[in-house]
Amino acid sequence: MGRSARLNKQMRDASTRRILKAALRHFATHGYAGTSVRMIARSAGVSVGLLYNYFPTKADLLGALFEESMRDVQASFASADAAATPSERIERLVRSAFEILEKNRDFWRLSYGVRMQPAVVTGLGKRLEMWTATIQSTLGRYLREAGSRQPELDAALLFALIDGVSQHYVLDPRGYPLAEVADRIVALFTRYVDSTAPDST
Amino acid sequence: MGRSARLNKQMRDASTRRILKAALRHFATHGYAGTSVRMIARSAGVSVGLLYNYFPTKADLLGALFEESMRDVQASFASADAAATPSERIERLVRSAFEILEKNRDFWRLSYGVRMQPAVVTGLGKRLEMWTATIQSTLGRYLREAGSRQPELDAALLFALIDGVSQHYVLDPRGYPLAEVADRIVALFTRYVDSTAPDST
Amino acid sequence: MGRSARLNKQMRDASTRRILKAALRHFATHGYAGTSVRMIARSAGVSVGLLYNYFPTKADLLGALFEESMRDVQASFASADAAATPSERIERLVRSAFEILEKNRDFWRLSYGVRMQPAVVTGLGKRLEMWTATIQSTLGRYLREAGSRQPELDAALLFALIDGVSQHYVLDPRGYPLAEVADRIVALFTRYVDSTAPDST
Amino acid sequence: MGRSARLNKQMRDASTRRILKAALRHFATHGYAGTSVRMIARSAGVSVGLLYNYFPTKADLLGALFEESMRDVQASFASADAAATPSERIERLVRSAFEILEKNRDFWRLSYGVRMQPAVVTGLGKRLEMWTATIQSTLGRYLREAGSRQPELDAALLFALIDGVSQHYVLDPRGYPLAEVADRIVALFTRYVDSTAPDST
DNA sequence: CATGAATGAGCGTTCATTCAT
DNA sequence: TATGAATGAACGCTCATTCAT
Repeated sequence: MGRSARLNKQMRDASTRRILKAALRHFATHGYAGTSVRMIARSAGVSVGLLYNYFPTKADLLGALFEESMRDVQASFASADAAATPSERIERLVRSAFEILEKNRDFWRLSYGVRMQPAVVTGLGKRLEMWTATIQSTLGRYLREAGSRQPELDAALLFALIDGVSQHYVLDPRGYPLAEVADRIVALFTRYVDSTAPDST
Repeated sequence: MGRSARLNKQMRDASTRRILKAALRHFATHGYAGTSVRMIARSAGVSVGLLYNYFPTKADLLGALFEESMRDVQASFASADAAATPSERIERLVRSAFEILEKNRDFWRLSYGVRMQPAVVTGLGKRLEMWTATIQSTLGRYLREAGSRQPELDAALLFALIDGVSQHYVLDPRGYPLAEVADRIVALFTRYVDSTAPDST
Repeated sequence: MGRSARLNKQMRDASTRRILKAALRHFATHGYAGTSVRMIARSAGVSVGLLYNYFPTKADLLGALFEESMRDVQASFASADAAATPSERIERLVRSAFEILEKNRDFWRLSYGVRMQPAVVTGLGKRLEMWTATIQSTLGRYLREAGSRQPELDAALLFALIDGVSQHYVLDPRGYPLAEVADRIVALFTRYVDSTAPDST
Repeated sequence: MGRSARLNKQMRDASTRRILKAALRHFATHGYAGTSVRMIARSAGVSVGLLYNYFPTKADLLGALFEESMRDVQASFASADAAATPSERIERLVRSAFEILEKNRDFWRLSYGVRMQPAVVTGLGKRLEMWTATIQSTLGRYLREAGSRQPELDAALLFALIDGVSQHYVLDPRGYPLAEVADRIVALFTRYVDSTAPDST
């Protein structure tokens, strides 16, 4: 009857994990196009053939990595949504964005490196577009609830700010004042309620 | 310089321009890795051999494109520097950033697509780092002069904001409210003097 | 033979049959080289490992299919041999050739597709050569008995005719007048008896 | 201005010829699927890259070989068409079929090896089908003109006979009595004129 | 200055086969 | 007996780069 189903699953999972880990590391370091499937397989300590047993194409590797991380982001959103006040929702969102970023720097480096390359993003494309649209509209809703007079515009700004900071951080994390920046952003975008000048200290 | 020498130079310049134009178009559309030197040569209407006479490697093409655009940015900085008040310097800088962006969308698309890939950026790397460092410190100086109490932090924020907006715009320019965003950014970062709430309309 | 041994044999036979059936279908449809062992195993509902238990190499699958069909042909020959007159022997041979063809189109499609590729036919080669030699000499004998003045030459012609018709039929059976063709061939090659030499110069 | 156009053409033609020659040899010997592009390039004494300069895909190599040989066949047909009497037309056709066969055994071996593999023949397919249809209908016309009472059926027979003989010859030319077979076929299919119906029932 | 024929390492992918369980 | 995870050589093809002319 072959190996036990449990053992098979264990072997499969172990290999899959190592492959994904190696793929992420290389994609983040050398970019998607600059990484060969051979490099990934060698780093993961498996044969090319086995890699292709689990991921039918190189693009599927990328897809799996995105799938994984989108779950993280979705969880953050859900948690932010549960907060009591509008301001808190915004704060949680911003803070968790940077937490996710720090926790998974390699993935975000990869993500930002790949986003501009339409050929690579094909297939990923639809999901990515929906993703950013969701983020933008959620931000808009939170900001309107928090008293913003131009929630759409503010959402665009906030989103761009988070994205820009994330990229700068990911490009060269050494010495980047991520915590202070986060505080400042939170302050800037949660002060609508008490009509205080948001950028004054 | 004899007549034929001058003619030669003219031809060389014309070819160079055509090559760079074709390179930019393809790099922006298909990415750096996704563009072959052959494609560029054909689009430019020259032979591969000639292209290699002018640009010894594919990376040199990329380098030349960056060189060109850095000159643009430097010019903007110089012009901003000439403004009368600190606030005006900031305003000019922000506005010219977005002007440059609109004028040369292809380049910025390419730039953001390539920035995360160290292998590609090798050689470019040093210059790019210096570039961003200069921008950051100039922004810091302006902001300090404009009354910011945390000019370094504000510079990081402003830089990230400009970069983030630029990328979102370049990813999908249709319907992006670039002008309003610019106004808002200018307002946000030039209000230190009169202590007015920066996000009120 | 104990009960479980018999059961084992039954299972083995059932698997073997399913594997061969699947192999034939795929070989005929996609060609020998275009069919992977995996595809066959999946179609047969067995694991690759089990398939390799029964057929040590891919070529052995092909070999087994040929073996099977050679038995068919041999049976036809034996039956033809039992006929009363030379003409009847020839008629039976021709008719059964086309019966076998219609009954097992997939196999003959495969056979004609593979015949010209020595690398594929290695190992098969010797047996195939002997096979055709036997057919040719049997045909020759029948024709001599039936009164042909050049039995070897006529055998070559008859063999070529059967083979050519078979291939044309198998290439595109729709609308091929197989029955009429058979009648005509029989007529052509059984008229020696009445000593009218329709084909003599 | 680069090499002279003439020299370039010479180089290109020389390489192309060597590549096609090597391709034909290998395809005929090991089959289409069994031949790797590397093998062809090595045999031709060129690099893989150069081969792909001239033949964008492996299938194009096959296509070029077919193109070449179809021209031969078409020429034969034209020449047969010019004959004075129906019988002569048939005779010329049959004889030239076998002449072409002897002159280019490798190609015909390849052709028969490939005909049954739909995947390979894709693209070739349409042309091949038209080709055989043309042959069949031309044969039919000739036979009707020559007095056949069932020209379509006779055409099918004659075509199958030529094809069958060709394949047997090509499979193992040593000792195959091609000349005698040709004579016999000509005799069989040109006797309609004297209104002795040798094949009528 | 200008051409394009020529190179060959490397890419993503497939697949017959092996073997621990 | 039966499984499917694992291997790695080979495939078709691409492409940055060189060089004789």
